[in-house]
Amino acid sequence: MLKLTRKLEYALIALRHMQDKGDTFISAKEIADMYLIPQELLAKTLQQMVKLNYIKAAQGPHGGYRVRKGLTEISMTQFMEDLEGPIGIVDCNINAECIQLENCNIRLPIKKINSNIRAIFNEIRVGDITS
Amino acid sequence: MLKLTRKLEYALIALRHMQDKGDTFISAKEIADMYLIPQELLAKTLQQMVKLNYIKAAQGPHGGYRVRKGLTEISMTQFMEDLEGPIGIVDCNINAECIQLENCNIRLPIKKINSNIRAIFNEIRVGDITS
DNA sequence: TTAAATACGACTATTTAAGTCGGGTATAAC
DNA sequence: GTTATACCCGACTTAAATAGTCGTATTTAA
Repeated sequence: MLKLTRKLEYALIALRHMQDKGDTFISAKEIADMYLIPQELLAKTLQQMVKLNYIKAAQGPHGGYRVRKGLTEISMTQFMEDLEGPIGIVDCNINAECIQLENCNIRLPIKKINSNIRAIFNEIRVGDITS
Repeated sequence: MLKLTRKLEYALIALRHMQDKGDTFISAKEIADMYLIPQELLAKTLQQMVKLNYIKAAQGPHGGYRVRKGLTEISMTQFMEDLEGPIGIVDCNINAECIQLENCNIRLPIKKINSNIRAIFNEIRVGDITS
């Protein structure tokens, strides 16, 4: 209940590691080995972040990834939702297709809690975790 | 990601319904029918809450459940953890058995976020949702 | 040309959550 | 005391989401 995904954890670990290394390109393998993360899985996550323009990739030997400037300013809400889709502690906050809906007697208070949680992640920037 | 379980939703819906009905005993069936919740699943959840002394059960015809006084004062953290176990956005906040552990470079900031989330639920009482 | 790396989609496995079933007990009403 | 209604409880099954793997292609430095 209320868990972050591993993908997100791996992404943050990788970002922090890359950030520590400055401008040099770091391979997925290096990170996977260091933090005991399944390499293929990490690689896919890094590729996703390339598409999101969070990081830059370089192919070929001595290739790898490095963090783009500005990433650290992005809110965790955006980061998480870019990687994993919308945050919602219950489904009706996301897709509104709930058989209870009309009858639901806890909808409003739950909605409020949901926005409290979003607020937490809005106030945290990726850089707060990775640097 | 970051979802509440259905069990918790069902529990809260049921509690609110029972609270609306005051001191009379309400059957699992009545609630299940009204909110389109699988009856067996709801029943199990209600039974769990009986054991936790959150509600009182009465057997036999016209039996059912009613809310115990004082439940509304309990924090959502306690309520959720009683029903579903410890809140932890990552596993190492719960069982500490993580192969990364020593190397993990994001442990502290994640831990902080976790306590922020707990804080939200600490400040909410069950009664804030069910009444 | 080779080796090291990313790119990408399909696939499989694992875990967790969700839901079902069967048999038991209590009790009110008749 | 029989019946019907409802709680009690554990075992089981199913479904969904997450996690991880594999194969093949492409890029590029040495």
